[in-house]
Amino acid sequence: MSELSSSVETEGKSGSMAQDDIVYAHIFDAILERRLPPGTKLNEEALGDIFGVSRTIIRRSLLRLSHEQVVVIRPNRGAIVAAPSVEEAKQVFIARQALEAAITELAVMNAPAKQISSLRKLIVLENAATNQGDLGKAIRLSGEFHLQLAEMSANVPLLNFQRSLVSLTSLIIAQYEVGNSTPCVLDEHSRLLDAIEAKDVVTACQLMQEHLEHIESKLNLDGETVSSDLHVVFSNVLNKK
Amino acid sequence: MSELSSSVETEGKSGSMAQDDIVYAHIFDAILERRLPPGTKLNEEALGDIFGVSRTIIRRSLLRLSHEQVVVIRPNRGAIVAAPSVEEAKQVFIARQALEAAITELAVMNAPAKQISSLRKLIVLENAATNQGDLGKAIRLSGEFHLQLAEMSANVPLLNFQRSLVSLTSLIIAQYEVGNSTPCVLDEHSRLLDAIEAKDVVTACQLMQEHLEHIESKLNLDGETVSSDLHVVFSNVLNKK
DNA sequence: CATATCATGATGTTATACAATCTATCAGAG
DNA sequence: CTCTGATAGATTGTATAACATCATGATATG
Repeated sequence: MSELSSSVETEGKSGSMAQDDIVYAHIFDAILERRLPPGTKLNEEALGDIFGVSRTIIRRSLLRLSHEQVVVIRPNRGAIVAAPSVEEAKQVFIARQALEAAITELAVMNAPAKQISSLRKLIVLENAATNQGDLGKAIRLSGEFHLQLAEMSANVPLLNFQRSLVSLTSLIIAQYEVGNSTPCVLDEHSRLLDAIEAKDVVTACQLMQEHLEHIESKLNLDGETVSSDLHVVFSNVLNKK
Repeated sequence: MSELSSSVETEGKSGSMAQDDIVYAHIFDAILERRLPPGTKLNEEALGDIFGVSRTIIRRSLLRLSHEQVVVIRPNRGAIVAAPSVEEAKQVFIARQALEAAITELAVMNAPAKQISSLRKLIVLENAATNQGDLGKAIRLSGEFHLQLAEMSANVPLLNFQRSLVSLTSLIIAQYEVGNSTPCVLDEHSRLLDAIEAKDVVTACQLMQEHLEHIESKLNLDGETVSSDLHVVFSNVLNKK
């Protein structure tokens, strides 16, 4: 992992990260960059050894990840990386359409020059990652873009919700992307930012909507349901008890 | 506490509540019904004694509450019941306007008769509580109404977000209601439900928007900021270091 | 081949210990 | 007498050990 490829070590403006947050961030990043694919079992003791902390810390981190729906804790059976179903994936996109519309509107109202230029730099990094073929990094930076947009909305609850949805979207992309998809159209973020800077609410919202539709359209959410739910697979032989 | 006044013991359809959830629900209810007012310190050992569990369980519950923003955990200083600032309160209402619009739209699309009649029953209970002067119960049931509406949207992420926002709204009402406010206009929920049943999206969304504005208008969010933040109080003598 | 039993491993919870940190009390300086 | 600073007690954060509970896979049995 090179230079800027991980966000784990980049601390917030003033806080010294507790080891708690470090473990959380490492697992989180590993999931979003797909080094831990959906469905992976997360053994508490093994993680404790790896990070040099006790089960106490690991459990707290897993709990936090489960609150964000990035990890699923099955009682008595441990934690696994979430594997959203097609139905859940569609719900996430519906939720994002609603949320991003609100965020875009608020972002246009504020739109401080400082944050806009910060976003422009982010887009450069994103394009670089895409061109280098580092898809994991590109996905994470793309998520970062949407998060910073949410920050521009100056609304803490919306930002928190966005955080959860962006993570879930990354997971969903990891699960449902079709093999050799062309990478994200590079300038969609750029044009969206232009509209926001120009304080053109209508255009911005429309671009955002198309952007999300575009992302969703590249996934395989309609086709063959590789469902591991036996009840669904064998619903044809269902006995009417 | 009589008959239906608490939701703690009402288990979900099939699950037996872990003691974990029981503790969480008890604290949660106590906060929403204002037996634990904003700012109250939540001592881990004391809570452990009360519920007959170890600090482990208490800490998990507090962590979960803090994820929902209902409790604030200050490092090394313990957990307190959240006391949203005026600014945070306004952000919550902005977020709810956006979220409830999306929920209403989806609810109209689905609107199964079963859930609608369930909501009608809830409204009856709510009005009863209001007439009996049990404001805490009324607030909780009103929140329950908005939660069940979110369930009608058949969207898990939106439901989760709604849960957090409804809790926060209850806290905010607890903090900022003016002394002798007339209780909520009783039939707003009822008329909203009518519009949803009639599948009238436009009217439903408008009623929802007015309903939220109505709730917010009854709070004291503009007036005298009883701010305990010394920096704000003494901003006039600010020294330009 | 199918079922039942059991051993192993993982999780859920408690209890205890201790370092780090906060809070409140109190004595002394001004 | 008020304010400041030091000290002692309480609380939180983390680790560790122990054990009950449950899940899973292996083995034995019919």
